[in-house]
Amino acid sequence: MIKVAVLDDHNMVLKGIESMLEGVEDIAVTATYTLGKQLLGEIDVEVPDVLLLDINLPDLNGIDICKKLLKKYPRLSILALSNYSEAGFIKNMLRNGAKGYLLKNTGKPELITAIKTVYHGKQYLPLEIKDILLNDSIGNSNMSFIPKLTRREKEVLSLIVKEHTTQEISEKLFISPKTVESHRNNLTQKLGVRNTAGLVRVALEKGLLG
Amino acid sequence: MIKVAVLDDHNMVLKGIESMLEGVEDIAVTATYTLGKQLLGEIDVEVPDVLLLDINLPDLNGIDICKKLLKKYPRLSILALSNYSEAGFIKNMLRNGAKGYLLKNTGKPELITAIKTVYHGKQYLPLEIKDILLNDSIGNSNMSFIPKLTRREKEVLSLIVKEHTTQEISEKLFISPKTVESHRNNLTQKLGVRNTAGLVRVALEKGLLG
DNA sequence: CCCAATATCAGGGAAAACACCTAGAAAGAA
DNA sequence: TTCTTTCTAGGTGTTTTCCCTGATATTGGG
Repeated sequence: MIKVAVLDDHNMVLKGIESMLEGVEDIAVTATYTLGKQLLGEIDVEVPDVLLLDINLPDLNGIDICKKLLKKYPRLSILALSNYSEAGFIKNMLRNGAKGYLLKNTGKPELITAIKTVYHGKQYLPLEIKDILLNDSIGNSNMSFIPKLTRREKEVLSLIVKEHTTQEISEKLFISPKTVESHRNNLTQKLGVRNTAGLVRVALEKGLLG
Repeated sequence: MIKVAVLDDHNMVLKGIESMLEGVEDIAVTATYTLGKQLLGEIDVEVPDVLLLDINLPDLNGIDICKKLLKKYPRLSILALSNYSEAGFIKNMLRNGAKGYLLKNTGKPELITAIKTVYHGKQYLPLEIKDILLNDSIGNSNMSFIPKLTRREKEVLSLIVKEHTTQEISEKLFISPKTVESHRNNLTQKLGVRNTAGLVRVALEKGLLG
């Protein structure tokens, strides 16, 4: 019996996955979480074999969760869940130990196949994802350097991509707007862009967020 | 005490809601309106915490009211009221900032729960609504409506993604900066975003450019 | 031809972002 | 501990975006 846990901030998605896996042989959903912190706090109760991990979370960064979990539970197989189909994004997750990457429109048969595949230690990527990665490596044979961002910078960048203003970000992170501005300036410097539009584009293209 | 205002063109509905909320602890109906314009003109008198907003109005569009109000009062929690149970409709309301969506056959307990929930900043959706959205996302999921943009809008959007300012775009296209602004406004309307960051994100996510 | 959608342009004001600058506190690594 | 990086934050001013109102061509389809 494969023990599967799911983390997704949309209850709808949780329910959807649960119902898809209900009654499936050899698979049991043992836990669901809607917040990253909740997962980190409760996963010790019963460590699953496979974790379906949504990347776009309100509280924590999906990639960081991925890293943290694998350090503690090296045998855990993580399947990334996302709507994003940008190559940089996918690569980043795989670089950080995810065994597979599923788009959220995945159907029941593929979901089951993916879980069983990664449970046996192999990598599972849908054909569409493989195509995306393939086309990406054809177009950009140069490994466009990935700038190193600090934890805080990633947080700020993530909120910018989610359309929050400097003011709003400062309130969310409990820091001064001026500090957020500093981070913005550093980000535009590091990423070599001119404005907010550039920040968002590079963040999505290079997969700098979780 | 949660201040609640109601906008609905059917007086019966207004009365019904008022009576359901009468005597309820922590909740007070501070105003009722039967027309959208009436609400926009009078809401400044006493801004409520929660607004029950009927979508099918004779004079104005519910979605536009929603956007307009949230721009002016970001802390206002809006609960959409409707008989309409179409997924696209519901999504559109939620995309435009509504905290919840109630069908008009909602009973007293659920109404109270919904008001208190959205008052605390959380989202409230009845089970039926969740089912509708779930079934919709199983069928369509990722493909969530691709807005149709005009040729010019795509040109402008493309240049925005490339980090050009309004001024620069106007020079490239040989048109006035004011025209570019118009296109920007139309784009943010059509794509349901708040700012440049949102334009870039949606453009990349939905692949709206060549 | 008529109508709807599209594209064009303006003014004025508010909000947000950007560009410089400086600089101390906190946290981590050597 | 010392050194470095990161995080924090302020000042001052400019540029850009955003918002609201309006208007006038142009275009394409019915």
